[in-house]
Amino acid sequence: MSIQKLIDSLQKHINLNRQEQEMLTDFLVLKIIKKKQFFLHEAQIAKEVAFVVSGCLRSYSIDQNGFEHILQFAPTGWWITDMYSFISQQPTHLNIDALMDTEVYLLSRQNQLQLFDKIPKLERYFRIITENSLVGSRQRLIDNLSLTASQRYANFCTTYPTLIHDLPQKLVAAYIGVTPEFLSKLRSGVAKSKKS
Amino acid sequence: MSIQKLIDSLQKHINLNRQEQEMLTDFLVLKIIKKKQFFLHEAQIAKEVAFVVSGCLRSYSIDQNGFEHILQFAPTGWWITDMYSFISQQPTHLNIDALMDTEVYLLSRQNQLQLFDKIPKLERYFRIITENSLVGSRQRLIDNLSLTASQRYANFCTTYPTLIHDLPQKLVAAYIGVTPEFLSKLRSGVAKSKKS
DNA sequence: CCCATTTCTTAACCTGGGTTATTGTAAACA
DNA sequence: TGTTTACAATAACCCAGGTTAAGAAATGGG
Repeated sequence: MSIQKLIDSLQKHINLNRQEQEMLTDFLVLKIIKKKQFFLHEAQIAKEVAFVVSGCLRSYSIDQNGFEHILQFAPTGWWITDMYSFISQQPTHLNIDALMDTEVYLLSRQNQLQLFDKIPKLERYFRIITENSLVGSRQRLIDNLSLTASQRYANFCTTYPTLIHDLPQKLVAAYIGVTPEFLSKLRSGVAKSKKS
Repeated sequence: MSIQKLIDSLQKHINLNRQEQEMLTDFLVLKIIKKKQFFLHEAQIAKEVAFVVSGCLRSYSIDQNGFEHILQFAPTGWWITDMYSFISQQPTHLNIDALMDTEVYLLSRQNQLQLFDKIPKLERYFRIITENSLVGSRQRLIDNLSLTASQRYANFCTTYPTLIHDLPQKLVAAYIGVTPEFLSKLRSGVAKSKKS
């Protein structure tokens, strides 16, 4: 069953007995998001956080010139939402959509907070997950401030060796923070590599 | 007493009784970090997280060209550490030092984890604090990807109206991600403002 | 299987912000 | 009180990466 993927993720950090697992399951909703459909759209409120069982989601913002900036890819085993909107229940400025048909478990903020009271170990799990996300987000900031585009591209290739193959280049460009044209230039080796 | 600043911060999110407050206090160490002294230095391990009672700390990384990039300012009421090193107990790549004489409470990771078991409400507090940090970090990433230097400077002025006055410009530059020379150009209005 | 749409590449040109250098100014400290 | 050290301003020049445009290649949906 697909719930096993989620249980596996939990067991990496905490131990739930059968009963607790079942209680958790009661608070989740399984949903299919088809390719190009939105899980969350600008100005909506992020009522839920999603755990990806299969497929892949991405979150991105659109700037005032219409350019997309990808914040996160969420392949199998990842959680995704707009944390700002999720915790404040204010309208989001982000979009989250599916890069391919994707199966997710949805957990509403309400249910999450209830679960934290009923099963404190789950609060621990999310505390740990959030700590890890913060580390990732900070590191990405550092990379954007410190590295050249070609270094960021090299990073991406080693960090997401899977994604790099079955992802259109324009999405890679929107993640590392360059135009598709410039990424193309980088890949063709025209741009001097600055000792990568 | 200076511990009151910390208690105030806690009470915004959780309720601790007298006994719990005292237990917490037993796990904290009060320390003074004098101006320009380090709380954390590259290659050390972040054994503790610091709560700033008075003064101001800053965390920054140094890139391969020797440029400093400031990740966070921590004035009164803020927590600061390198989360990566703190949770993994691996050597940090960051530096954290004092911009002025600063008084902090230190909480070691060991003590923190023990407190989480003894007072689950504290795990809740840090879960919330970490969620908020993640929101801030993500927003800063978006700003760096979407905004021009002059827009980021304007943002900084409205977000940290206090800091902007008593902070040398070179530190502001190292935060918004430009050279001090260019920030100077921005401030003198020479650079076209791109309707910001 | 074909046509429409999206994605990728290339190339000429442009610009936001960096680099280097100089000069002025203001704290810190002896 | 002078002097050393750090900070800020300005200016001339430079370059990583963006912009525009146009054709080639891949994709996909009917």
